[in-house]
Amino acid sequence: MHSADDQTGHLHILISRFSADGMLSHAEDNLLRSLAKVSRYHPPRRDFYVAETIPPPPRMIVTGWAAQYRQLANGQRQIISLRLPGDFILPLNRLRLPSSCAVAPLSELETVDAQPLADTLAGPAHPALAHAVRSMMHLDSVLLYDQVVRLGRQSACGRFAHLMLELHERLGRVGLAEEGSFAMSLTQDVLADVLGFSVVHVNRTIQQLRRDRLLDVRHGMVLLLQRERLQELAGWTPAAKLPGH
Amino acid sequence: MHSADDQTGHLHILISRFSADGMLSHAEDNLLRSLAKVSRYHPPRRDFYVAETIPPPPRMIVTGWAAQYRQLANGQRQIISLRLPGDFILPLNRLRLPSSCAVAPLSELETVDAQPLADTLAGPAHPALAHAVRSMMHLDSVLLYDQVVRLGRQSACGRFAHLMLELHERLGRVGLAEEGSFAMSLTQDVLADVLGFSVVHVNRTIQQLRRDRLLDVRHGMVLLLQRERLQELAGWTPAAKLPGH
DNA sequence: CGCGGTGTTGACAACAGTCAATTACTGTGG
DNA sequence: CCACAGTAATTGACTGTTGTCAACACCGCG
Repeated sequence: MHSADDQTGHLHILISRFSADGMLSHAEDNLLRSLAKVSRYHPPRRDFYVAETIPPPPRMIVTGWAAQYRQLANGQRQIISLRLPGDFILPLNRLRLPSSCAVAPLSELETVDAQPLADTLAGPAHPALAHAVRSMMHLDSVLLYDQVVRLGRQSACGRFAHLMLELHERLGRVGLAEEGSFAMSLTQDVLADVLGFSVVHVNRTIQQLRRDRLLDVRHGMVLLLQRERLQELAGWTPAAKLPGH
Repeated sequence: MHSADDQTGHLHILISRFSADGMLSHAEDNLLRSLAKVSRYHPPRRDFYVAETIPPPPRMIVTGWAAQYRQLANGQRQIISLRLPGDFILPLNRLRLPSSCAVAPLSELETVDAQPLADTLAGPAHPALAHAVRSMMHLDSVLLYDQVVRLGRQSACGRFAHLMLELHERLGRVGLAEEGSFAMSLTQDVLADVLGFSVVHVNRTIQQLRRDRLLDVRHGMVLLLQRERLQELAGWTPAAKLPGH
């Protein structure tokens, strides 16, 4: 689990996420490498609403998926955001404030301590890293806006397509997606809690998209069959095309 | 519009928002007072999706309501978050990143320049203000989580009730709500875009809550008639009771 | 008085949740 | 290799919720 291969895999995720905006100094590069050493493992859980969640200090995922979610009194649950390799989990500010949502692994999960990255925000020592961290936090809030729009204003197929396009882009950013496909091992149960559907309706939505030959989900793989039509259906705008870029 | 009364009103909002967590130093108090001077005015707009929006530099509302929203290709729109007096509008980070949503006034609006407040985050000069700003940013993201949960997992009445309880609490924090009521001058059109409903369904939902004598909306006033039952219906947790506090 | 914006209502169609049963997939032990 | 159990995916029938369309009521204002 902690072989040399894994270590370089971890580094790949970290580097790809942090050097996107510009060059890192030697010191910053070293900081990233030192992080990769302290990776950790979290076992998967089904019915994660009763499972133990990931403990408080901020971490970054290097392998596996997690979910930031809220548990409702009536037993339902809503996933606020899916966390993928290269994403932070738990807020980076050092405030002891109610986060008001929990984080749980959706698969085997490996994380590294992100506190050193959070600390770059405070001082001037690592400007490029600090900038990257800030821009990742910003991207996170934009993803939340997308989630609100999906839940509030999109049709079932549009919602699903939009989520798949988002995951494809996010995974692609860290080298975990092919041209028109990516690996996704979420149960329809979990997808329902992301999209605000019932399990049955998730299934029906997938059938629909399958019939229309727009995308397919099988064997833990998502195939985006007709990118153009999917984007149109979902009202999708690639992050690179957002105003301001 | 810029009388002495307005100035003290502005100060009241600012002080109530920033001194909640602790005492401000003399210098910090002065910084707030200097802000109150540069207030500004934005005219209201209906059909705000085509109206001009508030320009880039970060500001804080001292009077009136605004909406942070996304305009969809098919003409629909989704309000991500309602911005009330004491709230920031536009992100505080100095990054030139795509915000991917616009902000428009929902009423007459007065704002002050929030750049000096954003700048407290960078240096150690105003620790109490910086802490207050950070905690406000954190609160904003928690409100976004609430919005996601509302849209994803709550019934029509629950959604509406939850939003009203949230607005009551947020307005109360800056002294703009009574014991069981507050002033709200949103059209059902706007409420629909917040809640992800059609206008007609917003109306039906209000009728329902009215029939059940849980709350009433009339003459620009929201009356929370039965706090307990509303909270139960909405699965509402007051911010003070969130885990971590 | 007419007008535009807003709130309200009813009829209908489309969408989505629930329940219950069936099928497919996976890993385990014999 | 098969049987088995447990999980996940799928389907149909039914019900309840929500959107759409269209009409009407109400109000403030010129």
